Amino acid sequence: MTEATRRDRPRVDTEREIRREARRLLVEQGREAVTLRAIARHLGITAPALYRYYDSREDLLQRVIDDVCLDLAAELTADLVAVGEEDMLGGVFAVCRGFRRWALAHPQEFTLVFASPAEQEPEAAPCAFGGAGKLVQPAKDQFGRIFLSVASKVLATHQLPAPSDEEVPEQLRADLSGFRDTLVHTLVQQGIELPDQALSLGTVYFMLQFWVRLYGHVALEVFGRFPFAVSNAEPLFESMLTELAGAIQAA
Amino acid sequence: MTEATRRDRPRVDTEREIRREARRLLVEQGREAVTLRAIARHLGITAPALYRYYDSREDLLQRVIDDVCLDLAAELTADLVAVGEEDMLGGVFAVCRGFRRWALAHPQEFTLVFASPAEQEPEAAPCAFGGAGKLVQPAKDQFGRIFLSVASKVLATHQLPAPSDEEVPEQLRADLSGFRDTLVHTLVQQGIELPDQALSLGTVYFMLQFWVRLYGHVALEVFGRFPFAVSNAEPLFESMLTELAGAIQAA
DNA sequence: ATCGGGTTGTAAACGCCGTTAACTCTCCGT
DNA sequence: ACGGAGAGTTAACGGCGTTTACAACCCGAT
Repeated sequence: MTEATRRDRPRVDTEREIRREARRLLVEQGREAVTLRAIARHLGITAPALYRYYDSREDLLQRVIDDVCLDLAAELTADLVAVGEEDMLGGVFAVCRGFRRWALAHPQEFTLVFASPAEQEPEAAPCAFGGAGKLVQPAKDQFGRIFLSVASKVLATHQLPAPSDEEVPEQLRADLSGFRDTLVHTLVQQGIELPDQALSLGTVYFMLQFWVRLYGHVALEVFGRFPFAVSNAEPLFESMLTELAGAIQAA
Repeated sequence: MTEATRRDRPRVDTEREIRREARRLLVEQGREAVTLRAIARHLGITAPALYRYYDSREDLLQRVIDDVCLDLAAELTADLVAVGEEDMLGGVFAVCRGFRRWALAHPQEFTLVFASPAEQEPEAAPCAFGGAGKLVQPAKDQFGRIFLSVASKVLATHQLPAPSDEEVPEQLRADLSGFRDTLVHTLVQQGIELPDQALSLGTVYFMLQFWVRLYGHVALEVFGRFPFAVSNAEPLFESMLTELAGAIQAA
C-alpha cells in the first residue's frame, strides 16, 4: 500500500509547487489571477499538464483553501504556545490578535476562505436502505473551527467563567450541544483531558457570540467596510478584547 | 444644461436595461457570470456596443453595486416607516431584521457589496499648491452607512440611553467625532431637527460596536461560515437584538 | 438640400482563459 | 523485448474583455 512512496515523491513535489505558485498569484493579484495558464507558464509546462494533478481550476482552488487553513491554524497555534500554557486570558488574546493580524496581512486569502459563499452540504442524499451510519462530519478543517478549536482548548481546560447557564435560546441548544460534543471529541483526541463537565452549553454559546464579533470586526477591517473612515481600527479591536476580558473575569 | 433630457431618455433607458440584465445574471449565477457578452446577447446587441455606456466591465459592476445599495436603502427605509415613527426600538429592530432578511434573500448582491475588498482611497494625491479644500466626502452611499444613517435617525431623535460617556478609546475619538458630524449633517439635511447635543460620542461608539455584531452575524450566516452547522440562526440573531434592547432600555 | 459631426451600433481581430482530445515519450516491471 | 502507465505535448473549441476601424443614423447649421 505504501510501496509507491519512492516514485510518488516527485509527484507530490509538483503538486506542492503548483499550489505554491497558485497561492503566489492569489496573494499578489487576487483570486481571478489564479489562472491555470499562468501557473503552468511559471512552472515551464503547459496548461493541460496541470490536469494530471488537479481535476479543474476549481479543484485546485479548493486545495489552496485547505493549505491556507492549515497555515492559519499553524500560525495561531504558534501564537498560542508562545504565550505559555498557564496564561489563559493571554492565550485567548493571542489567538484573537493573531487572527486579525493574519487577516490583515493576507486579505486575499482571508477573502477566499472566510468570505465566499460556501456551498451548503448537498442535502445529504437519502440512503434508500436506512443506512444512516455514524456520518461523522469529516474534519472540514475550515472556518471558525480553526479559531474555536484553539479557543475552546483554552476555555475548556481552565474551568471558565460559566458565563451563563440556560439562558441560551432553546432552538439553539441542539446545535450547540452537538458542537460541544465535537469540540470535546477533538480535544480528547489531542490528548487533552477535560474536567468533569467542561464546556457548558453557555460557554459554547458565549464563544459563538464572540466569534460573531471577532469575525465581524476583522471582516469589516479587511474589506474597509466600516461605516466611516477609521484611521486606526486597533483601538476598537482592543476594546473588544478588553470587554471580553471583563466578561471572563466576572466568573 | 438640461436641454438634452429629451434625446437622452432612450440612453438612460438602455443604461438601466443593461444594469437590469447584469443584475439578473448576478443574482442567478453569481458575479463571474456577469459577462459583457451575455448581457449583450440578451439585449440583442453585440458586446462592444456596451462600451458606449460603460467604460469597462468593472465600471458596470460598480454601477450595479450602487443600484443595489439604493435598493437596500429603500427597502430598509420602507421597513422603518412601516413600524411607525413613535416606536423607537421597533424601528431599530426593523432595520436590523430587514438587513438580515435582505442579505439572506440576495446573497450574491450582499457578497458583491459587503464582502469584496474595497479599494482604499488612493492616498489623497497631494496638492502641490496646498489646495486642501473642503474635500467633503461625497455621499459614497455604500456600506454600513446605509444602516447607520437610518439607525442614527432613530437614535438621535429619541434622546437615547447615553450608553457611555468618555470610555471610548482615545484614538477613536477623532474618527467618531468626524462621523458624528457627518451623521448630524445628513440628518439635518433630511429636515430632521436634532436635540441640543444629540448623538454623543458614546452613542456613535455604541452604534459602531453593534454594527460589528450585526454585520458579523449576517455575513457568517450568508456565507455559511458559522463554526458548526446551525440549523436555524434566527434565534441567535434575535437574542442579539434582545441584548441590544436591554442595553438601550438601561438608559 | 446638403453637409458634417456626434451617437450608436457592427464586424474583425487580439490575446487571454478553461477544458478536451489525441498524440508522443520515457520509464519500469514482466 | 514488450507493454502499459505516467507525464508531458500540440491542436483545437468556445468563451471572455477589449480595441480598432468602419457603417448607419439623427440632427442642426450652412
